Amino acid sequence: MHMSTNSETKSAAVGTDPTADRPLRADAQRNRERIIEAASEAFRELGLDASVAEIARRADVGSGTLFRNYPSKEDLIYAVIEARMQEWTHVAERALTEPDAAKAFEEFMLTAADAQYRDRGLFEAFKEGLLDEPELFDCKERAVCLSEEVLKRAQQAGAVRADVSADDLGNLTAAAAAAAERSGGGNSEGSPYARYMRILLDGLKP
Amino acid sequence: MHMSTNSETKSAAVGTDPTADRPLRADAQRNRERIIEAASEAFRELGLDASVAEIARRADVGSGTLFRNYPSKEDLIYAVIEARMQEWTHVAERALTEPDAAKAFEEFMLTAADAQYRDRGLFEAFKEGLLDEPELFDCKERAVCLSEEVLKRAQQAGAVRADVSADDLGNLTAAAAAAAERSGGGNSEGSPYARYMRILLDGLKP
Amino acid sequence: MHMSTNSETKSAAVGTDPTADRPLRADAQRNRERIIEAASEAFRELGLDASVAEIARRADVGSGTLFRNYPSKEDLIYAVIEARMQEWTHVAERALTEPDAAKAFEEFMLTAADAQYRDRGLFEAFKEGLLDEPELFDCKERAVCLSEEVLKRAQQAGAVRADVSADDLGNLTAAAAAAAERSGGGNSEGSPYARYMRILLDGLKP
Amino acid sequence: MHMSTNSETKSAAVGTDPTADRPLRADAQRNRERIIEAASEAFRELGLDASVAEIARRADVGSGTLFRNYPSKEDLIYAVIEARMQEWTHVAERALTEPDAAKAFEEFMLTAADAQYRDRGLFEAFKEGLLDEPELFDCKERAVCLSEEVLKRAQQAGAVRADVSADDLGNLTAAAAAAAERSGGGNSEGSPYARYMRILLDGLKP
DNA sequence: GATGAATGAGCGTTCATTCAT
DNA sequence: CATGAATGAACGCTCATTCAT
Repeated sequence: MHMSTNSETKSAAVGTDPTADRPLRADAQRNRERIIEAASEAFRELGLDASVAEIARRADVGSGTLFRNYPSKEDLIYAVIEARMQEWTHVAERALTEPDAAKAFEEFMLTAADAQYRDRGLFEAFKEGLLDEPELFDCKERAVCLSEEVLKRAQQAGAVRADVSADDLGNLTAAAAAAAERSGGGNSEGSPYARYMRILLDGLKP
Repeated sequence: MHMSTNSETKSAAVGTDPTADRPLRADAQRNRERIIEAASEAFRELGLDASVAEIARRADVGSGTLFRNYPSKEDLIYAVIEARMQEWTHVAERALTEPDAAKAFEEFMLTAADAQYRDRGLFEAFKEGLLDEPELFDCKERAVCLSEEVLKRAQQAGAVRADVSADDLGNLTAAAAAAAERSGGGNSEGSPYARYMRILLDGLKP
Repeated sequence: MHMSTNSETKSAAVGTDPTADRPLRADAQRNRERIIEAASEAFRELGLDASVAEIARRADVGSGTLFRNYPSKEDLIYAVIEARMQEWTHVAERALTEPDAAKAFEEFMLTAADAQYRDRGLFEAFKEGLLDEPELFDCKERAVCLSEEVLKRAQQAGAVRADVSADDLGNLTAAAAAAAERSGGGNSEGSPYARYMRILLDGLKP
Repeated sequence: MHMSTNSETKSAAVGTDPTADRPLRADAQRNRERIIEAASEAFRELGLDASVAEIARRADVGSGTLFRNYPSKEDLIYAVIEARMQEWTHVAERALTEPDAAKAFEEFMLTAADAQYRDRGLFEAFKEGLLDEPELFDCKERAVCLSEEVLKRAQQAGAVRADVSADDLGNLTAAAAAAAERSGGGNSEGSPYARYMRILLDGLKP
């Protein structure tokens, strides 16, 4: 993301063709993204046991390249989680612009769960306690803080029971997403996933 | 499957053994139980990645013995799940003797979730889709049938929303149990686990 | 050594054929020896960089077997050094039975250097400071203590200069052995090795 | 070999360069020196296992540049040895200007050993038999020839035993240096290094 | 020419599975 | 029948070497 912005800036400044097929540029950054994408996908399909070689294959890079970017498998996992956490943060930020506290909360939950529904890696990470690692403290802190605001607004508006915390929200959405995962029915209206989220949201009302 | 074969063997063997070494059979049976117990415990503590050697050590048998009884790690996992499924079946049977349909449902859910809360191996198995393997079809069928009865009674009594199936119950309890697992606070009154089950049960009301 | 003594004892006691080709017995112990032998040889030829796989190949065992016996390469190296140290200890013990202090010293030095001449692994270990690892403290201690006695006797007899310590003896014999190694001329009379030892022993005189 | 090509280039280039980019040549030359220096240092500290990347970092050049100059790690090692050999050659040349043959020999030995004491890479190279590679034949030849002269003068003066060759001198000084290395006590008066050299020089007397 | 990202073979280590005892 | 030593494929990781920029 950083880098693609960079290259656009660069080529725009020079005035040459920004869309041509010059095969590589600062492809290193592109690789980082490809790797995270591939890892995300592999973790979703195979769990955190997905081998580094498999991830490298999916990202279409050598294992050495993967290592250069993420010196250990743990680092790669952290990077994936961090990416998901930032997604979560953005979702919470958007929710805070919605005036109706109850609606904001519901949309926040649905969107956040959606992200997890699409990436079971994160859920396993929850389970393994990986989110409590110091490496992830910062990005988690931000996500939790914003979630807390969304939650508190909804609680003060009487739309959500008082005995849940922002931490719970992560656990619960992750769980609902994981519960639905096996059914594989997408997240359309009548799908297990939609039903489970309905149950969860109803259960969260006072 | 293995298990049922075993019981047949047992009943057939009553008083008919032509060879002198029947005590070994008792030993073998005891070994099978010890292995399942040890595997259950190891999976709970270490996840499905727990090594076969570790399980053999906990069961105090050689790895060869373990292998003789369960020709592959997968077979062992299936056997553990089967044991849990039977527990589930018993819980459902007991619930069917409770006259109050709503109360029966709630107790069924709490007890079933409790079993899963205490055995994360089963939940991982859920996630891996292991329950859909043909080897487990029979034992799952029985558990699901009985759960269905408990559920339908509660739905007819107007205590549970109509758009959930017996399959969902397994997913949801597993998810709630897993969500609570990390918090580690036991299953006492104010624990995350108790809270999550409350949310789930409330969410399941019509 | 232990084990081969054991099996002899055993088969002798039973009275059956001790030389027959019953293919395996308590072969595990035999493997340990084969591994040490192979490692010793590989380290001599290729240095401590000799790969574990190469050692396993030479010992004609799988890498897993090697690992079972020596859980890490370091452990294997330690085991090799320990074996050499014990050799050293025996040499010193024998030297202490020789009444002529000067002759005892010279024979001790020649025999000890010989052992190192045949195993450059030990010398590299010296260089890497491996002998100072706590795992090897005990076996080194014994060897050094006995060497010290041999040395002191010779010094009191006026056969060796006063400004050398037992530690020095290890360094110097190792160095002489290593110096001669490349020439590959064996340790016969006029070989570089014999010459270097002569120079060393002459240099050690007061 | 590389080196000699270099000096030819240098002298030929004086005042004759037809292209404008001569400064690059100076850079390239500077790079070569920096690389050798860095490699020398890295080998001394980390042994021959020092990674090429580490050497490139110390030399402050890209690994590609390093590779361009020394197409393989082996080439780099050869170049370092060659540099040391030239040092040796200079030491021998200086020794030949000293009228007292015995004193010349002793100083030659002490200075040569000093160079090796400060560069364990060279000693490892000795051990690996690298000096016998054909690539190094020329530079070794020169060093050995000059050493031989120093040695012969001393032998004819009756200061050194007759049964040592110039080859032996390299082996022996390398060994003494290596033997002292672990003790780390510098090369001051009473250090192990000084002691070992004393022993060696005494041992070399007839 | 210089750079450093990419490569992939090879390392030490692990573990499900097999089999001699 | 129980045992645990042996196996070897696969893992995460490293590094000499190559090559697009």
